[in-house]
Amino acid sequence: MSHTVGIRQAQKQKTRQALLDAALRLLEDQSLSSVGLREVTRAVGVAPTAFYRHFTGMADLGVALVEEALGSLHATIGEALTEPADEDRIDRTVALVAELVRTSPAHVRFVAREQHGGVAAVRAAIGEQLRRFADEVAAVFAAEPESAGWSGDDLEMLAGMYVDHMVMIASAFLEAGPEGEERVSALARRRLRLVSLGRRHWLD
Amino acid sequence: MSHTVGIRQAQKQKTRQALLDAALRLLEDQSLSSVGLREVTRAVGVAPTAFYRHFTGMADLGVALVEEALGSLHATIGEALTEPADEDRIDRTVALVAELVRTSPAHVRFVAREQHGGVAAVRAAIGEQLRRFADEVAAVFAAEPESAGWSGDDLEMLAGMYVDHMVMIASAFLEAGPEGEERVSALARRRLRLVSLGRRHWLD
DNA sequence: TGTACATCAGTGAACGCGCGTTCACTGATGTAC
DNA sequence: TGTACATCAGTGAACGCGCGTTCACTGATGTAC
Repeated sequence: MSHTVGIRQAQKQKTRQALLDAALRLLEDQSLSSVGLREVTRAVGVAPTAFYRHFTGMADLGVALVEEALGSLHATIGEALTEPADEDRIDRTVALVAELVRTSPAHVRFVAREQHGGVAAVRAAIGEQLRRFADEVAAVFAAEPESAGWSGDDLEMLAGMYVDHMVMIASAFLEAGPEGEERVSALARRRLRLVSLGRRHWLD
Repeated sequence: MSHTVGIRQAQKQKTRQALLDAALRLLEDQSLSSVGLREVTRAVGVAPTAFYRHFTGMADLGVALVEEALGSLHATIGEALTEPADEDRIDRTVALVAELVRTSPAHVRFVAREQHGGVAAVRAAIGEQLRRFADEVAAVFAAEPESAGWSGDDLEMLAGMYVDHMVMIASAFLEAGPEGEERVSALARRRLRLVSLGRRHWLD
């Protein structure tokens, strides 16, 4: 048999993922600080002590969930913003958020809930990811002709507004549920259009 | 002696307020779902069972805290928006939020944290208060000449943006601490200016 | 290929602890006469 | 004003329970020769 890079390692990875998945499910209607380590291991079907082979505690698992929820999103966002800044881009952006919420509601809920939640390490991890998003959005905006004459500070401000709105919109999609999706989409598009208008006249 | 409206009732009210105050302090670095009833009574110095004379449980206390944090704010907001919609009003609005955070940081933190927190009843209570704020802001906007030709939906959208931004700004003040106050104020003013610009050109 | 030893993911018993809730109670306050 | 009874905010003991963490362990996987 060839060097399979470790049956042991593969099994460990599988258990770790099972813990993350179980925790995420429990987090749908509780906050991180009230989900217990034993609750998670029970849901997976391993002994409580097995938890410590993977995480130092629930806060540590929470930070791993932040990476899982937001880590892979940088590429997606970059793509969405390559289009020129017009009505189509607004529609595509809102549609992208809607799809993200449809695909990974639990991840989105987790981020929305813990962004201001009771676990400092997780708050910090989310804050850092959102700051990275804002930087990336600012970089895209900076390259656009509409941004001629804009200061770096103003671009950051605009990018920050976009990111904050994305989070709020995602959270609104969650609250509204499937039947409210079109209503939230329409509202979100109008909000982005208003910001877009403000951008166009910023230097007037 | 005259009819003092009840020594008993006054004492009960005092204990109830002590429970609310103690809970609010504990909530500065925990979320509601992880603060225990015994923790609160211990902080106040009463027996755990006394808690039930005032609240059915921590969720109930949480709802009372929402009322305490946001209930008295409707008047304040109404006043702030009576000025004409210009640069001064933006400055005054931001200053008002800054002052609120300076005066009642714990209340603000509680609302920011539990707005998407793990306790459904509290989330609902906060959502309802914020919706009321949005309605009030929309009513003020509707009366302004700048809103001529605006649909009710668009006014709601604009009012919603204002309210959501106020919450975000309040949360940013909290994160930034006293030394970051001026930086957050400046950012908040620019954000509101951008929205204001968008409003002015909405019907172009 | 076979053997002997090392590693380490997951086990299971045990611990002390604080939790929410119940219950019958106490004694100060309130009320009726 | 005084007395007798009712109310009810707060008490304190007791309960069963699940928690996080420790520890020595087991046995499959990995490695050296």
